[in-house]
Amino acid sequence: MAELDDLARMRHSAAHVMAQAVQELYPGTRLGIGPAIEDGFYYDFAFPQPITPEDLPRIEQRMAEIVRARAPFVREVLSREEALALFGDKDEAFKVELIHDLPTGEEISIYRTGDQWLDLCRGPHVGDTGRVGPFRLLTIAGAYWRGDEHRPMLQRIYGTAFATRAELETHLKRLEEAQRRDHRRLGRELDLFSVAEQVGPGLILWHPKGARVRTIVEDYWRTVHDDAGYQLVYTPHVGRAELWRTSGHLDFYRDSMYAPMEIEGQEYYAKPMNCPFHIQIYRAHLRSYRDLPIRLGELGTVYRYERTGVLHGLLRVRGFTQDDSHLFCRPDQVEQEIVGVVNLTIRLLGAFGFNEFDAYISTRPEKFVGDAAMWEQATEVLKIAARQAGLRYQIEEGGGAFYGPKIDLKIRDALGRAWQCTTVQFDFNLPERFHLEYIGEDGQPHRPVMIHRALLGSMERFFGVLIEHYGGAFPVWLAPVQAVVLPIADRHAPYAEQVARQLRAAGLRAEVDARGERIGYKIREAQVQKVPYMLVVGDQEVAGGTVAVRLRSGENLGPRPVADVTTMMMAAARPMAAAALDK
RNA sequence: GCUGACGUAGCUCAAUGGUAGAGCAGGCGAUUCGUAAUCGCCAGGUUGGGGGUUCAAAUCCCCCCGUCAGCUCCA
Repeated sequence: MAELDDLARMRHSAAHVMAQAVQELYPGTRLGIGPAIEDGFYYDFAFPQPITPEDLPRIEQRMAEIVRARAPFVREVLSREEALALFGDKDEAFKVELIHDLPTGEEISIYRTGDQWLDLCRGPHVGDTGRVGPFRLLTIAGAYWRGDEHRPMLQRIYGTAFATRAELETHLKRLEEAQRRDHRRLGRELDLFSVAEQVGPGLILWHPKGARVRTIVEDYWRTVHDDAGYQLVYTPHVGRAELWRTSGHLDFYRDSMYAPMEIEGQEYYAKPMNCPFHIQIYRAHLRSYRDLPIRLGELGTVYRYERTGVLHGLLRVRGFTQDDSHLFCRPDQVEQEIVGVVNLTIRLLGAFGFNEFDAYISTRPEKFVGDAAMWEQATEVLKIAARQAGLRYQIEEGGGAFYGPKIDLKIRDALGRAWQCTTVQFDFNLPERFHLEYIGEDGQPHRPVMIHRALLGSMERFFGVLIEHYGGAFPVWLAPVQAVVLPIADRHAPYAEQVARQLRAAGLRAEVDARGERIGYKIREAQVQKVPYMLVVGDQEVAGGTVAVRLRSGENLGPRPVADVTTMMMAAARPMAAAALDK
């Protein structure tokens, strides 16, 4: 832990060095704030003239000079008046605002770097600029002053710094690797999906290979949900205004909804959520306490307006399919249901190779519906469920939606990056609004508890995460093409077809590349497409009834009987076995 | 939405006010080949869209659309 603090301190000092370099190079630049962050640091500036990425090398160079100068960081405590005068004279309006907002009694300190530069700062810092480790400036981006979109936009420079050159290099390599795995790039290269300008931003076109993977994911999802006692349903994509008025979406969610369409004088809205429809299914019958819990599940496609600037490949889109479910249960069933959902999540995500999770429990916000005791109890249940599943969790105080507390799971991918997919939320609002009831043992109507949950989150986002997690090299059970049979010469094509037929008969996805190209060319293509098995057939294989097996790892297993290869592939194509066998 | 950068062939990129070009991919032909790119030919563009400046615009200016890095917001 001490090491981490040291690193953060050094990065914060690096931010100061950068700010000094910037102010020396671009006089008149005003300072925002400049903290250390997870992998480095940033500083926000108001430049007289906007700078561009071409300016970064210059700034880096000047930073290097400052580092070489080994100027000591010297702390100095000022009175509020002195501080205001000092930064007022320097025309540092943002700093002045910060000083004004410092609580009374808080010590106000500045740090001087040598005798040429100073900044308002709580510290701490390294001893002198020479202790700032190897750094690199990465990107420039806009950032609102104090994160408020109504305040001025500053230019933020992101940088990274490490204790050693080797660690810096490793980190830069990791950034490159992340670029190589970018699902938008792989989506194009592997022909998985696209977004067409003519269709519209944030609207995904699933190409045959992407759709293949999605179908496998969905089929598996259905199997697991059948098994877990869910009843799967289908509901429409639009619903009348009255539905959304009752649900409260028109009051609370309108900004995320598309404009209504008018049909026969009635307004209809594209659905941003599936819940009101599932509720209607619940309401289609009078429900007995004996019927509960009722778990309605759907791969439900929703449309939400998202500001253009937030759209990002598959990870943030405007039309997406949630693996949505709503659980209606009695208060005494809540705990087992939540525990069941968390366990189901871990089982489902585990099958796709995700075994590391961070859980976040969001508690009651200032504005809420229902009574506080109910919130308290529900939040407690979430904690119990997290604990029994062995999940470490953090509490997000006041982070819940107005209608109920929730637990979100972030999965860690192969590069250690966290992605939010799973969300499990209590809903104390909709059962009230729709007057949901069940008849209890006492013959009286009671209000059921409703739990909203999406485990993969959305098919789009989950697919994006899958692509990046595996770098496009899907485990055998998910690979759109599991094997490609490669005839050496035209005369081997009929045999190749025969092999492919055998594999397909065993339920495997096999293709033949019978083009008049050399074997090296076809291997390369299959390799680039990350096909798990390349089965080469030439004179020897035809004669022996074998195929020469090459794995995408580059490993050459040599000739094997077709039946053996089929068995081997079938074993590797089982969901649970996937992660272990496919290396 | 905001700030900045960007938009040229399916993809990756040239062409800095003077005739839009290459590699890969695609089509055709030749080659029949043993584990990551065989050779040749052909085709491919209203330079994101619209307007303006100019004798002349991919290039300069304005508006719109889209993409990227972030901010804000989220599955």
